[in-house]
Amino acid sequence: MDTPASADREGISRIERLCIERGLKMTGQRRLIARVLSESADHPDVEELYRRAHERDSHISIATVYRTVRLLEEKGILERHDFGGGRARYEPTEHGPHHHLIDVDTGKVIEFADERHEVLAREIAARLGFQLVDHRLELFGRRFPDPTPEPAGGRRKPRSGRDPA
Amino acid sequence: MDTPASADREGISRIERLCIERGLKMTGQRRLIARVLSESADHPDVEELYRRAHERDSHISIATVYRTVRLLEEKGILERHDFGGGRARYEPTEHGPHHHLIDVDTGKVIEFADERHEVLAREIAARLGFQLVDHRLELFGRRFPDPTPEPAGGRRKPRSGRDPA
DNA sequence: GTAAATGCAAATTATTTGCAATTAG
DNA sequence: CTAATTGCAAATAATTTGCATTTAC
Repeated sequence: MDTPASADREGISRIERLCIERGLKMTGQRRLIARVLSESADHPDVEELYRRAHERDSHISIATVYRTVRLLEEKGILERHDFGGGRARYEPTEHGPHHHLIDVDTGKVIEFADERHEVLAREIAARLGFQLVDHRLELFGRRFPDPTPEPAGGRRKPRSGRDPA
Repeated sequence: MDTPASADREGISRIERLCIERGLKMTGQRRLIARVLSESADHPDVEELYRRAHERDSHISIATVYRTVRLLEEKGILERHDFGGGRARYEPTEHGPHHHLIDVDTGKVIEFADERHEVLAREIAARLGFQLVDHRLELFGRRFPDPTPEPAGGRRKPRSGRDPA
């Protein structure tokens, strides 16, 4: 785990710097969203980002959050994920190629990288006659040791929206 | 490639048989959806299923298609996938564990299986302290040899809905 | 000053649901 | 006959957008 690296002591956040580098106009709400993102170590969805931003400055609308994450995704600053559950979730692009393991009991997302897998993915694509453009690997797992048969209030399928597989 | 196996000459379809086995009430629309699914070799979304069914019998509503795919998914007869693009896509559960390669130029989905990957996935999960419950691997690729720089009308990002990664 | 960003509410898109009418078993 | 299924239209849920107003550069 590395420090979520909020901001330079109290200066501009990492994401804000990236925005500036790409020539984005920095409004107050943009700066706030950038800061919230920079301080996030998880993979929040838009509602969650809005909640975190809104509690610091109520002068922000959820439409702006939607517009901002989309803009940042287009600029390559954010990555959009769909882990099932019906909402897109975001994380700053920064780590090298990596994948996700979703804890089916808690919904927590763990990142990992595995070079053997990268090689294998390229090889499989090649064997099928394709050049690999991108790929994603998502593992759904349960912590060892396996808890009691019924985890007493375990995760109920988010019956709204799409499911992982 | 195996024959999409529509129906026994003109009898009941493979999916219909599965429905009966699980004790589902077989209405005309259910039977029709089952047949359409049995004849599909691709991964259609609900709208597409509705289109295929509706052109054979207009006495069917899209709500019924939604209800039916959900039911069949719950019964383990269908699998739901999200390949990005905002709509869930379905395929009959029948093949063993397999994954998908999406042709980024055509949207076509190719299935494959790779035992080395299955082993690796389990191993990665174990290393992280998890027992693998499920996983998905999706490759996005472009056919060899790489076509002209701009594939002349190549795939435009389905800007509505969620994206693969 | 000017093009871009914002807020708000209305519009879209995919999917679900209430309810009265129909139908399989 | 009776509970399950269907159609239709209205309801949700997530996300986008039109437009008048504000604001960064």
